[in-house]
Amino acid sequence: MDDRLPELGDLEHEVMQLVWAHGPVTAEIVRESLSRRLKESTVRTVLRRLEEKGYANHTVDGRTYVYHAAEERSRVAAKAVQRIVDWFCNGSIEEVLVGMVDNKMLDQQQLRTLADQVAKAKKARGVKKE
Amino acid sequence: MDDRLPELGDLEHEVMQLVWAHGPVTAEIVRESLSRRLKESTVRTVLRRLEEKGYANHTVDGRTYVYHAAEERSRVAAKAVQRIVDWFCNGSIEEVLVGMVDNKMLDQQQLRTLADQVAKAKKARGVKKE
DNA sequence: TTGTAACGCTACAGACTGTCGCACATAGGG
DNA sequence: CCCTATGTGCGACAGTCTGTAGCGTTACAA
Repeated sequence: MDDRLPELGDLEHEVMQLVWAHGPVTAEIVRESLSRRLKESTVRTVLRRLEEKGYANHTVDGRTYVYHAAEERSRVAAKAVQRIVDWFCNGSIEEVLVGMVDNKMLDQQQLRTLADQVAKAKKARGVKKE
Repeated sequence: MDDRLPELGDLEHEVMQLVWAHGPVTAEIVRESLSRRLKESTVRTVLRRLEEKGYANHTVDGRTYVYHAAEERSRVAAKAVQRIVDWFCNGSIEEVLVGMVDNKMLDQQQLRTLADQVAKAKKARGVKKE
């Protein structure tokens, strides 16, 4: 549940972004969508490593592998943030957020709006989700 | 101002935690405070790399180097979070925070309390800081 | 001047990442 | 039933980062 996802390299990250944005993909689709021109085997290696690292799964369609994101992007991001928090601030999310406000990455209004938004979303999806 | 601090390895991180918690330190102090028993040269190498990476500075006292944190811990944490945000969510902090709420790392009340707290702190230190 | 305590420099092995070449399997066409 | 094309995994190799340390250098004290 709280498995530590290993970090991603630049290319790995780029590929995951594709998977998240585009939905289930094949090695060929990834290859075509990437900025750089890479060999098929390169793409496949990355996809395989992504799966080993727990970021993706694959299903088989005929003889083609279709890769799916194993976890939602926001969930992965949240875990990454959690790691930062644990690492730097003994788990105090507040300290980090205060730091973000100090750094003007986030202002109080944003925070408040966010809180409302979250509360609303929670109520909307309600108990069904949990 | 928004320089990208390179990532830290485990030992490097441990040393930085020490610097942040303990205040200015010498290689010897770090060595004594660490869990593992390392050679002086190892500690010095780490300290030097920390400085190269922009996490620390040093001043000279007699012939001894005294290392200081170059940036506050919360600031570094905030930058790290910012990086995560940029990487995963196109800069949408909201998306990440919502993810954290979904993951129960943070609840609405915490968010709201935080917003108040931040507003108060801001007012307290007021315009003086900025 | 010689020993001691700091320091930086260089090195080296192990892990991780980007990038492939290649051998293997299998679905269809002849 | 065999051959080719396509899709797959595996192994490899170089470059980089990190932990760990040996060694040569320099400055101050006796």
